[in-house]
Amino acid sequence: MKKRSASADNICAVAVVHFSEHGYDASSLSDIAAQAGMRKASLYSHFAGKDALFLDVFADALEEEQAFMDACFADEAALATAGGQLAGSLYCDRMAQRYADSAHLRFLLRTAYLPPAPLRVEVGTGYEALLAQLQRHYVASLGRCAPALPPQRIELYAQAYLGIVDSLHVELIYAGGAALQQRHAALWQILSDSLAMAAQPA
Amino acid sequence: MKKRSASADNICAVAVVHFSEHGYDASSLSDIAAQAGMRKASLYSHFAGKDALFLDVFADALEEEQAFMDACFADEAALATAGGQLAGSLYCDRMAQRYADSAHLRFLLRTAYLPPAPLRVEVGTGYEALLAQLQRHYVASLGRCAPALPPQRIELYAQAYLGIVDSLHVELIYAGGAALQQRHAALWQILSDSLAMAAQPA
Amino acid sequence: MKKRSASADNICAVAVVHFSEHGYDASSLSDIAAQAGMRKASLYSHFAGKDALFLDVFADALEEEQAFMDACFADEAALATAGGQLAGSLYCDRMAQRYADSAHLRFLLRTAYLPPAPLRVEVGTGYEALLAQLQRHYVASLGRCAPALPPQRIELYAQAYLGIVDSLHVELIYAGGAALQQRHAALWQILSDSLAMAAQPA
Amino acid sequence: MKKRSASADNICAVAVVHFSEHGYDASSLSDIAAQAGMRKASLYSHFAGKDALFLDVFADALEEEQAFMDACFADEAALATAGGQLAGSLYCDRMAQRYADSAHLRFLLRTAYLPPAPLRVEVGTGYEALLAQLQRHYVASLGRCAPALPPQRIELYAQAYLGIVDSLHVELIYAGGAALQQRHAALWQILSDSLAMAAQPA
DNA sequence: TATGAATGAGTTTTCATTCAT
DNA sequence: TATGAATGAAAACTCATTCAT
Repeated sequence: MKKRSASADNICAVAVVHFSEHGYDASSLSDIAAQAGMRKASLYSHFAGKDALFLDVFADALEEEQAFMDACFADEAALATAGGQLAGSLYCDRMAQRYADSAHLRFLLRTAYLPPAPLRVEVGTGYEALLAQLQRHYVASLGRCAPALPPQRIELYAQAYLGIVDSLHVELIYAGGAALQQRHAALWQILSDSLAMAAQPA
Repeated sequence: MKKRSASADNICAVAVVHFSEHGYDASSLSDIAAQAGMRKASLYSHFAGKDALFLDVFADALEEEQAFMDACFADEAALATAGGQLAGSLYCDRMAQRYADSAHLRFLLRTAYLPPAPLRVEVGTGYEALLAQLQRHYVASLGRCAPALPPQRIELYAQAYLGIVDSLHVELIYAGGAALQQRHAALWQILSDSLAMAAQPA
Repeated sequence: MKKRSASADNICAVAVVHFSEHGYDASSLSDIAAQAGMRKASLYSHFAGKDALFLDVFADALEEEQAFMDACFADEAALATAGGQLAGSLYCDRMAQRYADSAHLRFLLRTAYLPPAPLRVEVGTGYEALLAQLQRHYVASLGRCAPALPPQRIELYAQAYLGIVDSLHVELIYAGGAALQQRHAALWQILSDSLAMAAQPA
Repeated sequence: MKKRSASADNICAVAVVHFSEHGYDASSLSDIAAQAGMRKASLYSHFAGKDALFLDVFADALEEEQAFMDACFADEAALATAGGQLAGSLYCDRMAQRYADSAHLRFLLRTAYLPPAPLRVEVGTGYEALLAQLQRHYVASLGRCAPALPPQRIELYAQAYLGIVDSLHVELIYAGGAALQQRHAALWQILSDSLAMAAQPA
């Protein structure tokens, strides 16, 4: 998966921070190179150009955040012996910390919502795959937590869950998570209310 | 409110489209000027610089979208004689069409989530005011639709509503509204489920 | 014909020398700007880019050298009262001096023979028009000097004349005219021998 | 003569095509290396630098085209038993095909007329030697075909012949040989007319 | 012999801004 | 109010060359 040189990895590590903070257009290769401890021209020994670097960073971000997502749902499945847990909750619970820790996540959200025009297609394709994976995870988890739900309702809750995730993302992007707790609690409340209601169709 | 000349208004009308499509960094004053039928230097007869133009456009967008929001909630209040309506639904219902019609809304969402670094403060302040107004509208409407709710719950639903609005915004920004209907339905469903549950504390 | 500003004219005057000495690829806009008394970026107030500047200079060269050519043949026609003159001789006689005097001619020959790859078509089209005009001039002059020649022979001498002109051009380009006199004399001798022979078919 | 390694020969073979098509300035060592199946840096294991490579290719071209020239005149001498042939005709007859076949000839003509500025002297010296050899060949052949010509006239025809050769070269360079036949026929006609006239001084 | 990495100098081009007119 | 001209700064990128491996 990672056949890059140490220098290239270092460049990517620097670049993901730059891109996540300034975006594609406002990031300069000079700055990235300087921060990576080399001259601007040296970048071209490792990447064909700005786009190629950006797409490499994007691929890294997809891989890393997919791994994080997978780990969250794996942990959730493992911890669910007690069973009281709500489907998808662990991923949401860890999101704020993850956002603070991972430049890849910060980069990914910024890039997915407002991709640089020339790379719109590649970015869209990649991010959609991540969302599809999230949806699969949630459906699987929901099937475990609430086995009695009809397929139609499962689909509905999956849509709602993805919507809630996006909503939390926005809070992170916009306010850096200042009011994340409240929004998280509120959305989670209405989701669990609805699930509780669906569980007892009496 | 509008003390600008006709030329300045025209420039703003062109600029809002440019900024909404390319963002601050990738928009060039040359292009804006050309599309406004003048030379780049002439812009400086109307605006102090790129930032000033951007902030003027931003103020326009706030004003326009606040007016739209006010109208939605006014209409909702007027139509609510029957009473079946859920609080804040009209605003959400009209959102997709508004996004298609109003470059100001497209500009506003892009700018609010990922503002140009030097203008982060101004943008944040302005957009938060808009959100606060939205929250007030919703609380008022909810108070009318469900007068029995305790204040704590009202606050919770307000948070959830704002979160839902952001989630729909993301769909519009990200996918242009392709899957907006499903997300809208799903989130609205869990919200109304929760409200229904809260209404009958039996 | 010349709607350019004084600065633009000056830039072209500088550029034609640069291009004629170093060719398209080895000419730098920095150098041209410096020699024109301005900064590099200022060139773009006058020309859309390197190609546009080059094509403007090329158009100038075509115009100037066509005018020179026209003048030569006009003078020849005027001086031909005595009649001893050979068709097209004045243009060839003046060529060496012209090459020394006119950067446009030096530019033109270099460009016509080895145009920059991206502009091959434009250059080819323009230069062919100049050659066609030269051919017309020569045919007209030959018709005056040797009215009895059959059309087939006129065509043949026109081809030979153009070939001789190119041969002299090569001498100018290659050696700067060092051995021009000898070549000129030799080619002119065989041309006049052939014409003399054709004149007396006895 | 050829003390180069197989790799170096391969590089030269690639380079001569590049240089003949794009010229010195617009040829990049990267491209040449890639087309030779190696990396740019590897070229420096074979050549001291771009100039050295260019001069090596130039030496190749001189050698090859001199051999071709020698062969043409040797064949002409061998075939001339009948005697009707005009001096130097075989070389001219074969020129178009040679130009199509030999990248070395295409390279040589381009380089001889417009050499890269830093190598002007070396190129000039080498090419002049080739021309001198051509002149010797022609003089020898002319002495065989027309033994009665006075030395003065021989010199004149030699100049004319070199001039005609250059003129055909220009046609090849400029138009790729499109109208070569006509020019060839025309110049050859006036040359043979003049020779015929000189042969019968009656 | 071959190469990955690095680099200084250079390229064309774009941009926001200023200023005299 | 509008603009042509100019410009400093910066952009992405290319190139020939060097060097350790």
